[in-house]
Amino acid sequence: MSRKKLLKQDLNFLEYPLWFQSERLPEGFIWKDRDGFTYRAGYKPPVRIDALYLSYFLMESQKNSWAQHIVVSQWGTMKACGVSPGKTNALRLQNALERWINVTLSFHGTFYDGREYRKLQFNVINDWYLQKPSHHLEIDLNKFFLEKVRYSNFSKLLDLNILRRLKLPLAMRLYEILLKNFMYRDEWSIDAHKLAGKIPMAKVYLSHIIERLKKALDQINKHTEMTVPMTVEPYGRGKAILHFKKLMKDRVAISDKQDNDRITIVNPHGVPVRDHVTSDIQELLELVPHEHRAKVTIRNTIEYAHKKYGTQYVLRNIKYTNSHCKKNYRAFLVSAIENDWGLELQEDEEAKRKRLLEQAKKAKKEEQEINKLRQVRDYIRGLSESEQQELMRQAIAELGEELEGMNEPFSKILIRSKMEQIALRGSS
DNA sequence: CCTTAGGGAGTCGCGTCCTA
DNA sequence: TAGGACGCGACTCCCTAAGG
Repeated sequence: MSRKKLLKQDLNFLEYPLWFQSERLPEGFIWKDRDGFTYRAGYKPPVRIDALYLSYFLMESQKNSWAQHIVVSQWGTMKACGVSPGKTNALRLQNALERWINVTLSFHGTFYDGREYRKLQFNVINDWYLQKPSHHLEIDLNKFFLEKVRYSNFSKLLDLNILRRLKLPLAMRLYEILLKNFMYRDEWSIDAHKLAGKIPMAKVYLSHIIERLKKALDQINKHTEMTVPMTVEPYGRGKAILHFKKLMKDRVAISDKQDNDRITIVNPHGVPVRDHVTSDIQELLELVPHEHRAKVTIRNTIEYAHKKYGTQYVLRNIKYTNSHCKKNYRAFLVSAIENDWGLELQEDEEAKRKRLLEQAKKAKKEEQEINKLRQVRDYIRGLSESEQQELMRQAIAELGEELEGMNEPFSKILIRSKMEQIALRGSS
């Protein structure tokens, strides 16, 4: 049994697909789903293998504290995704990057962390290149794409080793959909044609849909942690409701609690840590002041809120309570959670972080400019007498009328600065 | 309108052998 | 160990035609 290769993925990206079944969809393919979500593939649409590669890249990023820039070997990537290394497949891997760089996602409305956007558009990866001597791939993942996953309260830890075993594209796609729909329940029903649209699979008749789904379920039952029997309930010619049930491998129905054990855990920085809900709650409890931590009522409040709202939500409200509550910690915490007072605090913190980041950027830019100026002055100083004379003539010529009627000290400064401008122009 | 069956195009899976 | 070249058979997905 190989070790788990876990990655956090946003469940919205499982329900609404990032990749498609068919290689033969047209280039420039557009997919619209929820209100405000548009998917555009500018090149060939990504398929199963591309989705696996992207999962691997996401995993690598998450392993490196959600790094935007990752370096991977082609050989390692192919191995991790169950592809046998070789030239053809290496080219296919590069083709996968070409596909992802051409995928654009558009949203409007709420994105992550409850922030509202009128319009938000981004790619999955920004750029990539193949290093010459090492044959390593360097990939720059998109910041928004990463953050969407990183700060998601509605997410799951996926195991790349399970995904790669689902060789049937439909099996992998169906597994994604089932994961999402089995998040808080172990029975799920849907109209067959509706499911076909969700996948999406080419518009087909009921018999086609059932036939393919059965094959896909066979693989899911064989290779994943769950067993999913499907019953077909016809309600008219060519129409049926499909009922799915989630069983563990020993065929015992899973209770909600066990199911929730598989909810993604994120630490305060949004990094997945352990795939066990109790450890998550433990981490939240550790944020509670010492004197309240042992109280059963506090623990119950946090457990309930965690189940209902997710880790990030509870986390920010504990932080808020810690900094604002003066007496009756539990009552304050309950109100904070009910009204999500912590959201404001989080937004403030984010604004502060952003401000600091901008200040740092500005300072860096100023420093760079000063450095450049210093270099230019050194350069001018290093010129021969005649070259300096020539530069000065050029500066005076360019200044022209500006110098007329100006006293000497000022004109000297003006000429010197013009000379520096000219030298700078020449160097860049 | 729907099911069943068969075929084409393209992709995948995997083995074998080679190189540095 | 990391990677490359090549080839063949199996498989998937989609399309279409025949038949109910």
